[in-house]
Amino acid sequence: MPRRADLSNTFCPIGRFAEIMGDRAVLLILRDLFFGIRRFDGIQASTGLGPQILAGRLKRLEQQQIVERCAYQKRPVRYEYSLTDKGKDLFNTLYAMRNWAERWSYVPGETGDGGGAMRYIHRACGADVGLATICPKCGETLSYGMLKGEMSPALRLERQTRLAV
Amino acid sequence: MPRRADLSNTFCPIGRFAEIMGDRAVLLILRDLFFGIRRFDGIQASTGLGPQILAGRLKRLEQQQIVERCAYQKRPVRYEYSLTDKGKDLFNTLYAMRNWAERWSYVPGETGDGGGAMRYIHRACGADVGLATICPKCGETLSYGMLKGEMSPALRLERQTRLAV
DNA sequence: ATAGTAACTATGATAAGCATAGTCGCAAGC
DNA sequence: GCTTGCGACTATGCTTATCATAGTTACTAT
Repeated sequence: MPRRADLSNTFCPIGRFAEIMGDRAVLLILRDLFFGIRRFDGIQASTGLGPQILAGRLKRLEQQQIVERCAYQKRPVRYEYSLTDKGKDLFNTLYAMRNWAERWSYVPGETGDGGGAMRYIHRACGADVGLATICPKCGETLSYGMLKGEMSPALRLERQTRLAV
Repeated sequence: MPRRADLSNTFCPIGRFAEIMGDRAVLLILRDLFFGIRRFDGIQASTGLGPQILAGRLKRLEQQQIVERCAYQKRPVRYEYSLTDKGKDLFNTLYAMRNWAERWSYVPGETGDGGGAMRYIHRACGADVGLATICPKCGETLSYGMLKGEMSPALRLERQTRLAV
C-alpha cells in the first residue's frame, strides 16, 4: 500500500512548500498567528477548526520550527504559540496571497471605500502601501514588523462574531 | 451532518485564498502550468497525482477561472490547460513560496554553487534577480512574463526522471 | 464542594485520497 | 477490418483524513 510521494526532499521549492503548507488549516492558523492570536482556544474559535486538527497541525508546525510553544504560566500550565523567525518570514508569502485575493476575489460589501479587507501602513514613513511589496513612498522593501495591519470594519465585525459564537 | 465552514465569501482574503488554494495538489498543478506543461498526462506524470484528483482539481480551477481548457485538436479531441490572467497573477504568490522554501528548507546537493533550485533572469535587463521582488539592477517590480526561469541541473534531472518513470 | 477555564485527547461517522483498472474516440499499422 | 496504441479521462474499492461531539486533566475561583 504505497502512500503518496513525500515531497519533503524534492529539489523543487514549491514541492517542499506544498508538503508543509499546502493545507487549508495551516494557512488559517498562520494567518491568526500573524494577527497576534497566541492561545489554543483563540485560534480554534477564529479558524473554526476542530481541536484535534488544530493540535496536530500545531505539532507539525512546531516540528518544522515554524511555530514555537512555550508556557506563559505554571499552575496550571498554559501554553501559547508564536512564530519563529522561519515562521515570521512566511509573512511575504501570506501577503502575496492576500494581494491576489484582494485583486481577484473581491467580496462586495467589504468596505465602504473599496479599499479591501486589510490596509497596511509602513511604520517607518506612515504610507499606506496598498498591495505593493516595496513602500510606494520611501521605496523600502517590506516585510513583517515594518507594517501595521488594520482590518476593515466588515472584517473586524465578522471576526468578532466568529469569536463570540 | 454539517460540513466544514465554507470560506469562499469570508471577508478575510487569506481565508478565501485558503479555500481555493490550500491544497497540496493545486499548488503542484499550478507550478507545472507555470513551467509550461499543458497536457493532462504531462501534469499527472510531473505531479504524481492520480487521474481523478487531477481531473477534479482542474475542474475546480477552471470554475474559479484560474485555468482554462481548450481543445488543441479535433479528431480525436484533445485538450490542453493554461493559465488565465487571474491564474498568471498567482505567479507572485508562488514566487514568494519558492523564496521562502529556498531560504528555509534548502536541500543539500541542490546545486554546485549554492544558488538554489531555480534562477530567475529579468528579461529586460538580464540581471539575475535572486530572491528579490524588484529587479536589483533596474528596480522594476517583477511579475510573470518579465522573468525567465532556469532550473538547476539537480532539479532538471529529478524532473526528467519523474517524467520518464 | 461546585463550577469554570484552558488545553487538549478519544470516539465514531462521514468524506477525501490513492492505486488500479477500465472506458471512449479515434488513428495508424498490418 | 482488426488489433494496437494514445490521450484523457471515469469507475471501483480500499485506506486515510476530517469533523462534531464528548470527555479528560489540572488546576483556580467562589
